[in-house]
Amino acid sequence: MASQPGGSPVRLAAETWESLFRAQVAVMRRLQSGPAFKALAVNEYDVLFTLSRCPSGWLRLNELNDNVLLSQSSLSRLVERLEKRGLVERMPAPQDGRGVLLKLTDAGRDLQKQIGREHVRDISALITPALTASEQRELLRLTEKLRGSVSGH
Amino acid sequence: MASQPGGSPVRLAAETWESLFRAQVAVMRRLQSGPAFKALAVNEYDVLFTLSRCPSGWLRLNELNDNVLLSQSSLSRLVERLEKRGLVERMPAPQDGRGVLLKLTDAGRDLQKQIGREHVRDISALITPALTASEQRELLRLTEKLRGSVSGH
DNA sequence: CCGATTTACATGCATTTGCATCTATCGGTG
DNA sequence: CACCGATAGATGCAAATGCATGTAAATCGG
Repeated sequence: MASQPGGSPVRLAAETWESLFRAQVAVMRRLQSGPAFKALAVNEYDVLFTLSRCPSGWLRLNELNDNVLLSQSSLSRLVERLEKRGLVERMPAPQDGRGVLLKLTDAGRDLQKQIGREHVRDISALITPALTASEQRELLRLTEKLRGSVSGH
Repeated sequence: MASQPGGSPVRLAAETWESLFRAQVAVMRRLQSGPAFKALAVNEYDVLFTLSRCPSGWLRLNELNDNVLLSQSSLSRLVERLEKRGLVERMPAPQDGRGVLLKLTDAGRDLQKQIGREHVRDISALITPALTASEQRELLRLTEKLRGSVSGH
């Protein structure tokens, strides 16, 4: 069975990651050059998006930080900027005097929705011609499994 | 057969991308916090790595830029730093007076190999427990297909 | 062959990022 | 309760990044 990509498991893993990473770069490059991200950087949009998906509406800063590829201090400042622009609202965490809770303002929710609609169209325009629906489902399954394994410690 | 993730093709594409992106973030976060990237930022290593994979040894700056998620000006300065550290060498492109060719120095090649070895171990430690070999091959195939479709215009 | 447009890369400058560190709170222990 | 280490988040500061623009060389149209 000697697979195509390198005989060793280590090499296979490395090539898999390399390919995943390059695909992400290629897609992201296209997405962030689109008009959807004129108003907001990708990382900033990502924060609004994550907040919009949060059931309670409120999210802790440190939980947010798990989703985003940013240092804690950079996220702290990014949120500060979003607050200055009136897109998010801060609140001291009720149970934990150290913590900060975040929530979208109405303006933030509107902007997220607006950018989100355009963003989703851009994504679809890139992904749909590239992979069949069943390939997309498989890619979704594999990346979810990978993420679960990696971040679930 | 109304698939699991959202009925619409647009929604499936969006969820697939979201999952791919989050998986990339989760893995990258782990990788870049490891000791392998004490000496060199990930983007800097990536440039050395790409150069090390180049058959002729020499690579144009603009070709490099396709692989990396960096603006042209940032890459220009990143390369400038690498040159100052003696890791890469520049040369005016022979056929094109505007172009610049890049090559690893011996020191650059050594450093890439050293970091690369550690990096590959880290990758394997994350990927191998997460996905079976055949899942990795499938993920490799799908991401290659995606990348080909997206960057091949 | 000449002027106009495009491409490749560099650079000035403002913004963003990360590291190290600081403050404040939380949790556990004696 | 008083202490000590760990955790959440903010901040000073240097470094990295991106945007707009500059320069030079290639390419195109007539």
